[in-house]
Amino acid sequence: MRPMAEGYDVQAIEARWQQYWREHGTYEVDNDDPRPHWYTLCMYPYPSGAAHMGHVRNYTFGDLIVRYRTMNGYAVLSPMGFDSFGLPAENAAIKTGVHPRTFTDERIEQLRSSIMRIGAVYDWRREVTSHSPAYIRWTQWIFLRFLEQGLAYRAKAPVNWCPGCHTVLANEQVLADGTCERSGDLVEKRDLEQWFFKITDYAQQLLDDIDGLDWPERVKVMQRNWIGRSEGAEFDMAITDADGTPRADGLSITVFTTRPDTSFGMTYAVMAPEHPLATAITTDDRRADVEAFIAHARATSEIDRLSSEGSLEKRGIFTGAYCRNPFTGKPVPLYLADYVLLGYGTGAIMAVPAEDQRDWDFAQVHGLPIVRTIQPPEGWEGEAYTGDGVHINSEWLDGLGKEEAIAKATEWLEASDIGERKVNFRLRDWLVSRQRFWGCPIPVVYCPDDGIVAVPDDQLPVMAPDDVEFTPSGESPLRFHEGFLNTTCPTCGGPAVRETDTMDTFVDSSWYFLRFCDPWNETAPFSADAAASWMPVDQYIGGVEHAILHLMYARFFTKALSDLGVAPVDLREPFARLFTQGMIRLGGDKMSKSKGNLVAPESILDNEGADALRLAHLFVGPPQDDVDWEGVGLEGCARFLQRVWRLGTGEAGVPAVDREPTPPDDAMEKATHRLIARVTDEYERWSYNTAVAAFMEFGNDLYKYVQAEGGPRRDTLAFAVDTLLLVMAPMTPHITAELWSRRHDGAHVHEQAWPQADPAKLTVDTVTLVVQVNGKVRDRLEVPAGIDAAEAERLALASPKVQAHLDGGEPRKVIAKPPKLINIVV
RNA sequence: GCGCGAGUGGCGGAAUUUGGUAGACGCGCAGGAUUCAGGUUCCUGUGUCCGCAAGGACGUGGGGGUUCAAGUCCCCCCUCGCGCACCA
Repeated sequence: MRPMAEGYDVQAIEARWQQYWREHGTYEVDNDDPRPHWYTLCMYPYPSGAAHMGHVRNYTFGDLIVRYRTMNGYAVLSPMGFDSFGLPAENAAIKTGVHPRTFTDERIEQLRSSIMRIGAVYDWRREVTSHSPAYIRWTQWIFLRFLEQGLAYRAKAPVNWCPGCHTVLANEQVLADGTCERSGDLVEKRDLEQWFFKITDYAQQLLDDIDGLDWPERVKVMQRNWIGRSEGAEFDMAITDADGTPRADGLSITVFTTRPDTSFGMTYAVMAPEHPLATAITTDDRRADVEAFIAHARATSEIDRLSSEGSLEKRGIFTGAYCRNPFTGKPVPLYLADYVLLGYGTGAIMAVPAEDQRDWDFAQVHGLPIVRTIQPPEGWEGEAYTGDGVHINSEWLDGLGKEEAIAKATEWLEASDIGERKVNFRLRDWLVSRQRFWGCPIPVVYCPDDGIVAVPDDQLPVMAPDDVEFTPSGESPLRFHEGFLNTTCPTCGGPAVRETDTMDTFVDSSWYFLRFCDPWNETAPFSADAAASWMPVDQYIGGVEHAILHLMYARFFTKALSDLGVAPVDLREPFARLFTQGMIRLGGDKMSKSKGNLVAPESILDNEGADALRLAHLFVGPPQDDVDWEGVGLEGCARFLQRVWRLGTGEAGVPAVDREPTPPDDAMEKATHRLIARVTDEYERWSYNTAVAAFMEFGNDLYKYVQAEGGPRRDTLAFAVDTLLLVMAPMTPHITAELWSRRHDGAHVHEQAWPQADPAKLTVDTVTLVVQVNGKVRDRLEVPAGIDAAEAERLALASPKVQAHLDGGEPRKVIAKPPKLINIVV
């Protein structure tokens, strides 16, 4: 497309200003900058090559804030980096033999240059990449501090093993249907020694501190649900035989319940099939069946477990054992069933079919008794009743309501030394081991004599070797690299073997925002002072897909590093304000590589240019909503910029003249002040789509003004055009920089102060009085803004249109809200 | 099933903060001017229905209600999207 406005050479202008911002370090900022500090951050991207529309949208918002805050007098920290470890680079290496570093570095360059092409500005001096030796060094250093504090530990655990990726997955990386989120393979359970971070130590704090965050409510809800706090009680039950005689082996099980008040209604108990005591408690006559059941459960994937609703009897089995209900003193049968999960609570439950629907269903199928302990309301036709009500069949709890009974039952358990009050969290410890090459190596060695030994700080970073071969087996080449594997024990000097696991890439992204504050530091990951001068991030921007994992882990790291004295003591949260942008769709479908419906920003950048692309993203809809690229008004945005160009260069309309202000000049001036007030408000509210509408509206008014007979007044026009350029500068930086520079002897628009509206100029002289009869609009009158109710009523009643509707009658009532509205009730 | 969000012209959306002109702005479409022509640019029109017009009726997913006045508040229902989903 050729430039349609004289001299508006989009490509040349955009390239020129991007170069200018880089060469002048316009958006580089030092930690001791005297202006008030503001930290804006877009989630650092995984380098997947040239930017896609999601990136463009994200960085358009971020860049706009950087420029807007800067014009408002802040020192704005706006860094950029790359989340450069991860599986795709390794998979590519297996396929093509290219080293993951080469592959990754190439893609970083592609992404960096396309980010620059959209005109987004950063303090590139501070760039952080996860795979750089300096970053690896400090990630490992943090790991070792966690290890010292017991926040990192090694444990054997049933882990999610993806046969396709040959690696262990975090629970979060397994989809609800039991498949791997990346390869789609069915995930298996395997017991392996793994590294964990003890995020559960912070469960309560992570939950409590959500309240103080200025985050989208739905993200806060998702985090609360993920932590999943529930209050209840835990108690022991002795294993017995059918008549309640304790067994010779003295075994007992512990159950967790949120409803200890319903204990008198316990008619059986259930353990998870994988429960460690499952075989021990099973009686000999049931052993063969039970072991077959356990084997089947272990071999069955989550997906099958979840989809086996129809065959409930196959999902549980009687063990032959009983356990004594401490409340009644009577034995109840003990089952194994896959609806009880080993990973939650104690992996065993008391079953109360009358007050729990799952227990009800199971009891029905297995012919187990049901005893109500809460009187359901009158006319109750449902099955299990989980609401409040009066306790029955519960001896000393009879007559009490739910809450009272829970309290009394819990007190009794504690007083009798049978159980205790217990808070359970759904949140699990974070499994950070990955059996991959392209990640941050875990800096420990295994010594036959000294066990697990930390690599000393002065030997960091532990770097993976370059001379490795990637095999299609998918296994980490580190496991076969003798030079890497064999080392000496830092404690005894004897031979030792290195850990070959690397860390989950979420570890890297859990502290990069802190490194940005002090990226040159060679004695610490960052100084507490540097972090204190910027943190917490004032505005964090990213996709809602990170609502749980990344944001939870980053919060955990911040708290842990604060407790370790690495981060400032009072820094308890990393991101004060979070904005999550919507997804980009195309014709209703999610726009994604896998759907093959990507619209590449490239061709738009080559034609309409970055300013038009940015403007289109901002105009298409509210930032937090999903947007459909089909509805994007790219044409209209490009057209509007052409109009702005003509206004800015004086091509539009008739030549300006010098004169005393006329009423149209005054109106234009007032409209300019209103523009400032409106757009400022809309920037603060993230209402960018309406801000763009305001520009366009103003542009239309301005066009009419310059084309009017007699021409525009020079000063009025200059003020109007300059103001438009200023308020557009954060959104469309290139065209506004170019025009400002031409109009003001090379001055830079982004170094101007944000314009202020004069309150005196925001008033209007006349307003439209809407005249309604019985609530329906019948006339509109131009009236003085200061009109009173009596005068408004007089004018309204004088209106011929109103008279026609009154039909000679008298109004019964007149509601006057001068100067905007009057309603005549007949 | 539970939780959150949303339903407004042919389309994206505005007005939802304070109940007070529904449809800003843009796309698309139609007509006109400029042009050899296409493109560009400029102007005008554009919710639906009746009407030559003036004007009128209807209209914010559906139904009810409050009010002088409801897209906005209250009750019931429907649809779509997202998240969680055997958590005891």
